[in-house]
Amino acid sequence: MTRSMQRVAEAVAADPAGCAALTVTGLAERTGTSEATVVRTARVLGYPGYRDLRLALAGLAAQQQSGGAPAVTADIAVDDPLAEVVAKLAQEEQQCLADTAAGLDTSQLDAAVAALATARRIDVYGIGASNLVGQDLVQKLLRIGLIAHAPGDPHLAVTNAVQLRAGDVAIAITHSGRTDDVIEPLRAAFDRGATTVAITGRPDAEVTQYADHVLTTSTARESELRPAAMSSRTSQLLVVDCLFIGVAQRTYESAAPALSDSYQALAHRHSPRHS
Amino acid sequence: MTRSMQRVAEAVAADPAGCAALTVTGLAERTGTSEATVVRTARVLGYPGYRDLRLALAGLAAQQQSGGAPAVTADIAVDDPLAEVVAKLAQEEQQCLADTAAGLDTSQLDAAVAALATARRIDVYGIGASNLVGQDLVQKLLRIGLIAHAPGDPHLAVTNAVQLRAGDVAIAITHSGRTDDVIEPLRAAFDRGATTVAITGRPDAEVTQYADHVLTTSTARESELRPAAMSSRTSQLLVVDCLFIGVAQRTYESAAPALSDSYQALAHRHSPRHS
DNA sequence: CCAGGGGTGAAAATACCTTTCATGGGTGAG
DNA sequence: CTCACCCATGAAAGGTATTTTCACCCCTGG
Repeated sequence: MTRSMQRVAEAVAADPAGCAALTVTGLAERTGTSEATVVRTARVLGYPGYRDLRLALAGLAAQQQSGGAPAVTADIAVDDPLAEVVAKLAQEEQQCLADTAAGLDTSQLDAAVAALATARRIDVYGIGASNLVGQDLVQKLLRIGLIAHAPGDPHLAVTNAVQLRAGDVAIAITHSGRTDDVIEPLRAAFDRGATTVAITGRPDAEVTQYADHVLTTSTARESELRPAAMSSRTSQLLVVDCLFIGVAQRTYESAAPALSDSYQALAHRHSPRHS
Repeated sequence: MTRSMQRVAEAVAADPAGCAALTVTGLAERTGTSEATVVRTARVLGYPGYRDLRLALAGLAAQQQSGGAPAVTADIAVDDPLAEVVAKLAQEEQQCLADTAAGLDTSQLDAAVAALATARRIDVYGIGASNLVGQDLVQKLLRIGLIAHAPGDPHLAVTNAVQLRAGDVAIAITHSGRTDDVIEPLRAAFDRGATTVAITGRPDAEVTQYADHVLTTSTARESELRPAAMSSRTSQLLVVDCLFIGVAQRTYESAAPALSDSYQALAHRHSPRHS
């Protein structure tokens, strides 16, 4: 991507609707470049030519006009009425899911799933909100007959980790990628030959040094009232769900009966239907 | 509108997306007419020319693809490739969020928020995956200086519940609305005069008998590989987030400094930035 | 300071869209 | 029944948007 191509790309990103109304020549003028550059940019962006980029742009414009605020949702303010809070939150989380899905490396995911499906034992490390995500994963894995733990205590995590060896899997969940309490156990597992997976919003952070496979969660901007934990949690849960379903697919023969068994086991914990 | 113009108009109406991909010549051929007729049709439809009709068509196509396909996402199959699993999952969870936001009763939410903001003590009851949601809420409420607990053990929950009285709040989270282990503590709290809230997918289920305020989560269809727990969890988390933000708004004076305090407290638990 | 490579835009070439115009079929009056 | 007129229609010309080509020049590294 060269400098002038970036200018074009920026202009397009900044105002898709406006650019959709422009011809090559118009867009070239607006960005202070030439028609050739505009066409080249369209190519780089994955379209056969400007014509198609323009069509895509028109689509995008229509979409976000109908969805309205979606992509550009304003931050949640202190004096927003609750109805607006609900709408904005739902909107932001939806965006977060879309971003995560788009940014997830399927080959990494595939590798992680393969390791999980045949693991002797699975450890999931996470602190705070990330620990809840880990527990969610563990609950699901247990239901399909795998052996998994999500120690909430950092000391327990490390003592667990040193029991792992080749054939086991350790998963670290940390948004920042710099949570020592999570990195330490992952490193211990890594050093002992276990397959390690990192679920983080920062694929370049320290935690990935000890991870065989890195799954990237989306890093949505946070606002004062909406701590980062919210969007990172949403993102992490999606990744975790993907892992689970991937494993369930791979081990379908054993997973399916295990799942229905666990349903039945829970049945009598519910009161009979009233109405 | 002449006969051959009608043919063109019909073709466009029948398959906007397909026609958007066609040039004048292509559309003329497909409809067995001439380019001139296509252009004339575009004029009649209110566009300056075919080019503009085509752009509008692209927009329309994108719009109904985004609004349309979502609702009819196919179930995740055992042999879906991972990339497709990711896409479908993200899609379904997005849909789930949208449904929940649309179905949430703001007045009930507002009442629940009001109760929480002034509560002496808050208890959140949930079992299994719902307990994790409860813990998520508790973690957040603690961060803004409220006193909250999410006992994971049903016995603990009941013994906690009998301590509550007027001015306290109890929240029950159960998708089915029929989980005895959750209903029991809520009932105990209800009987002792605490304000009770139910977060459930079944607003007519037993749990709501003991709830002053009912928050409804969406009940997405589940598939074999995708247990109900997934979508109910997504839905519950959105409701819980809304509660939290609502409370944070109401108690902004005290919530804001409490939030920043908790950030600072965590800062030294992270390793310094490397790169 | 020079040589090489690549980014860049002017201009030619092409594809697409628009307009014009001749044709033919249909319709109503004679 | 026939004729004349009108208008729908498509072929082809004309014009505009897009694509390609190519030479220039800037920037980088030696």
